[in-house]
Amino acid sequence: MDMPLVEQVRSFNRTMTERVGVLNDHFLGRNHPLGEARLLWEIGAEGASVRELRRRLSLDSAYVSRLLRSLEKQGLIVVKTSEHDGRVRLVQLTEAGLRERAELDHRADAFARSLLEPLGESQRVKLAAAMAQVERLLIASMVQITIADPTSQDARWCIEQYFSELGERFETGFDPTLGISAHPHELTPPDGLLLVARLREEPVGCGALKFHEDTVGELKRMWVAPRARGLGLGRRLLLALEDAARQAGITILHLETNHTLVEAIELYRHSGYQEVEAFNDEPYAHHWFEKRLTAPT
Amino acid sequence: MDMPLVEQVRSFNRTMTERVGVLNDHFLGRNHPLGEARLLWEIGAEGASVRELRRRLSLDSAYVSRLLRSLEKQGLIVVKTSEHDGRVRLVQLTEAGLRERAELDHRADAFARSLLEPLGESQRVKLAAAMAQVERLLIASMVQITIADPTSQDARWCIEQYFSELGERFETGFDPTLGISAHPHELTPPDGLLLVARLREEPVGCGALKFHEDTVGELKRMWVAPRARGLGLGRRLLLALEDAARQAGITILHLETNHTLVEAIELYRHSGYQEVEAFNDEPYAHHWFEKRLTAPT
DNA sequence: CAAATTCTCTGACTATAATCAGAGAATAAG
DNA sequence: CTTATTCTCTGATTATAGTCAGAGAATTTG
Repeated sequence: MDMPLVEQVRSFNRTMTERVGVLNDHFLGRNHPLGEARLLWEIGAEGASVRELRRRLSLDSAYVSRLLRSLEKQGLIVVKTSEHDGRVRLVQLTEAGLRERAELDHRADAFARSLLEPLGESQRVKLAAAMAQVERLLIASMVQITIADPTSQDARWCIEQYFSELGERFETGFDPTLGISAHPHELTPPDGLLLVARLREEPVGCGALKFHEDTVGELKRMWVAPRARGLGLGRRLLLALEDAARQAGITILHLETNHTLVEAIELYRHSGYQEVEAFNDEPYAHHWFEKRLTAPT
Repeated sequence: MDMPLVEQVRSFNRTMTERVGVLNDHFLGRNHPLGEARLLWEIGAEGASVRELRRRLSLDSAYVSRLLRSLEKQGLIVVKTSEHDGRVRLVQLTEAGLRERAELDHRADAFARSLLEPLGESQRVKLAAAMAQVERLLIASMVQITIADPTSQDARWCIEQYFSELGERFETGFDPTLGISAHPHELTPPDGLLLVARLREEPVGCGALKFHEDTVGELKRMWVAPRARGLGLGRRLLLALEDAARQAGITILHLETNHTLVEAIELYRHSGYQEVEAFNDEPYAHHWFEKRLTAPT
C-alpha cells in the first residue's frame, strides 16, 4: 500500500479528531452529557425498545438502564412494557423530550452551517462533494466479507432478497425451484461456499460458489443490497469468490445470468469473463460466462 | 445556504463520529488513557515545555500536571526546570517513552492501512484525494478574520512577514520607508483598519484599508502566509475588506501593486478591479487598480 | 413443563477527565 | 525594589462513562 496514501489518511484522521471533538462538545453543549444526548437522539420520534438502543449504540445494559432512568427523571421520556413481550421495555419521547431532541437537531444544523458559512459558494459545493466521496468510500471499507453457513439467518435473508429481486426484474417472474439447484449443502465446504458481506453487522450482499468436477466452479447467488450499491461491493465479492475458488484448486469458473441483470453482466465483462455457449439449461439464463483462473499467488 | 449541503455535512459528521470513535479506541487501546496518549504524542521527540503542552492541547494546568506525574511514574518522561526561566518546566521522552510513542505511531498507521486495505487501488486513490480536499476546505473554514490593532503582536508579525516576502520577491529588494505610508494610526479606525486572519489562533494573513477623502479607500498590506495559500483566503480577505469599506461609506477602492505579485494581480482582476492610470508615485508599483463598490446591502 | 435463554434492572465499583482554589517560586514591570 | 504576573504544582472535589455480578420476570426451547 502506497505510503503517501497512508499519510493522507492519518492526516485526515488528525484533522477530523480535532473537528469532531468540537462537534461533540457543541452537540452536547446543551444540558446533557454526551451519553444522554446520543440516547435521546437514538430513541427518535417513533420511540424504540431498550434492546434496540443497546444494540444500536453498543452500550452495556446497565449503563443504558441508568441513562434511561436519568432521562425519565427529567421528564424527557416514558418507558412502558411491550404488549407483545413482557420482557421488552419500550421507550418514547415525551413532549419535552421531543423539544429537546429538536434542539439537538437545530444545534447539529447550526454547526454544519458554521462549517460552510466562511466558504464561498464554489468551495461549499466542492466540500459537500468531497465529503460525500469520503463517506461513501469509508462506508465501503467498513463492509466485511466472510464465509457464512447458507442456513444461517443472514444468509437466508440475503438469498430471499435475491430471489425477490429476481422475481421483480425477470419478465417471467422467478421460481427458485425451476432453476439450477444451489441447496445449502451444495454451498457448504467442501462442495461449495457462501460469502456474506456485512455492513455494521447487517447483511448487505452475498455470493456463492459450487464446486463441480475437479477444476470447474460455478458462481451463484451474486447479490448486493440496493442500499449498498455503488460501493464497489459487487467487484469485491467477485474477487473474494475467485480467491476462494483458486484456493480450492478451481481453474475455470462458470456462471449464467439473465439479460435483465445489466449491472452484473457489465461487472462480469469487466472482470475478465468471456461469454460462451450455453453450458447448461438454466431456464432463466440468457448469457453464459466463463473465466480461466490463474494459479493462487 | 443550500439545505442539501447542510444535510451532507451532517451526514458526514455522523459517519466521522462513528469512525473517529473507533480510531480513538484503537489509538488508545494500548495501556494509556486517551489523555496520556495525546500528551505523549504531543511531547514529541524533541520535548516541549509544560506551558506549550497546555496551550496546544488546551488543557487545564492542574490536569496536565497530573498527567505528567503519571507518565513520569511510568518512566516514560523526565521533567526538568528550564535554564532560561526557572518557572518553566521542560518535558522530554525517555527511551521507554520514545518506544511507547513509536508504538502509538505504528497503531495509527495500522489503522489507516485498515481503512484502505479493503478497497481497490482506484478507490484508494480517490479516497485519499477526497480526504485531502475535505481537509483543505475544513481548514479553510477554520480561518477566522477579525479586526486587529496594527500595533498588536500578531499584526506586527504579519506585516513583518509581508515585508520580508516583498524583499525577496522584488528585483530591487524592499524598503518600507520608501513606499506610500501605512502607519499604525492610519490603519486604525476611524482612519483605516487592519484585518488579521488566524488559523487555530495563529496569524496566517492580513489586509488593510486606508480611508482617504470622503469616499475613496486604499487597499494595503494584503498578505497570506505560504502555509495558508490555496485555501481561498486572499479572496476572503479581499471580500471582508470591501465589506468594511462599504460600511465606512467608501465607494471607490484603490490599490497599487508590483508586477512580481502575480497571484495578487490575478485575484484583483478576477474580483472586479480595473487597471487604471497611476494615481500615486509609489516607487515599487507597476500596476494601479480601482474598483467601484456598490452600496452596502 | 422443566430448563435454558432473554430482557431489564439494581447494587457495587472503577477509571477517566476534568475543575477550582490556592500556594510557592521565579520573573517581569513600574 | 516593591508589586504584579507567570508558571507549575498539590489538595479537594466532581461529573461522566463504563464494567461486572447477579436477581427477577417473561419467554422460548427441548
